[in-house]
Amino acid sequence: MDELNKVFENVAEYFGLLSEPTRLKILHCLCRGEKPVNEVVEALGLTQANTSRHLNLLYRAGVVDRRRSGSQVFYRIVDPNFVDLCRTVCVTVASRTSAMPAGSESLLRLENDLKIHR
Amino acid sequence: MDELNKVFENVAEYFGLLSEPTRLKILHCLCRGEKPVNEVVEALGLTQANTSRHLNLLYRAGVVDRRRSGSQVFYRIVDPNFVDLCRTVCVTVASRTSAMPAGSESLLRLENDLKIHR
DNA sequence: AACGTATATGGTCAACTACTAATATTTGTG
DNA sequence: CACAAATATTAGTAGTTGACCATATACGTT
Repeated sequence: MDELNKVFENVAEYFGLLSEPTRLKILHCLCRGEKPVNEVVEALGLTQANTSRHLNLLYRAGVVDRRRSGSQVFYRIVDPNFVDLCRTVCVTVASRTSAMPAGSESLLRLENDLKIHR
Repeated sequence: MDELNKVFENVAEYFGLLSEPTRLKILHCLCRGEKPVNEVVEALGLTQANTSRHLNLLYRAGVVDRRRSGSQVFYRIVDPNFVDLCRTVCVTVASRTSAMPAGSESLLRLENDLKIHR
């Protein structure tokens, strides 16, 4: 029964990957396709070090994959469940913020981005 | 575009609720139906204070609801997306730990529990 | 080899959070 | 009302982590 504990830890760890706004932004940035680190950096206005750390974290967790091309490294989303997860949560969050038309508008945009990459 | 930031924060906050093994255990414990706090406490071997804190957190977030009956308070899962989320992540995690038959066994059990409550 | 660009990493600090112990609040019972 | 049981809350502590700065590594160009 100790294995069930391990399972909960693994699942929690996975959810933890998605529990940071910065990482979600990075993943959203990669939804349309693979991008080199510097593009993510300037697109989101993050520091290079910070972006690299998050991307490495997501890479080691198997959410994204990477390939080297010259001096740059391209990252892309490979986790097949990521899109579903985000859509589900987005809908949930949207339904709670339904009082705010502006918020749900952004959500729909986000959802479309996610669908495109499917 | 600042609203999109808010969206990411909300989504991250939601995922954060599911990024703690203890909370996942509590939610798993509530999958079969509503339970009073003390049952959750002794079923999981947690302290009363800790359990109460987590349950309150989940309540304020709208994941669970509660009703008072006498001196006890019964909690139950109300978030319609919680089951889907957990199943998706469980499958993901299971596919990565597929080398371990014991782990996936526990996962299937967890999955069944989740399905029952649907 | 030397230099510039792109990416990764080490060290440090601040913010956050889960846990525990102690206490408060609510409810039921005598 | 006094007491016990169930739940909630408060304060303090330890562990975790995200961000920043500086630096290291990798690659390409001259």
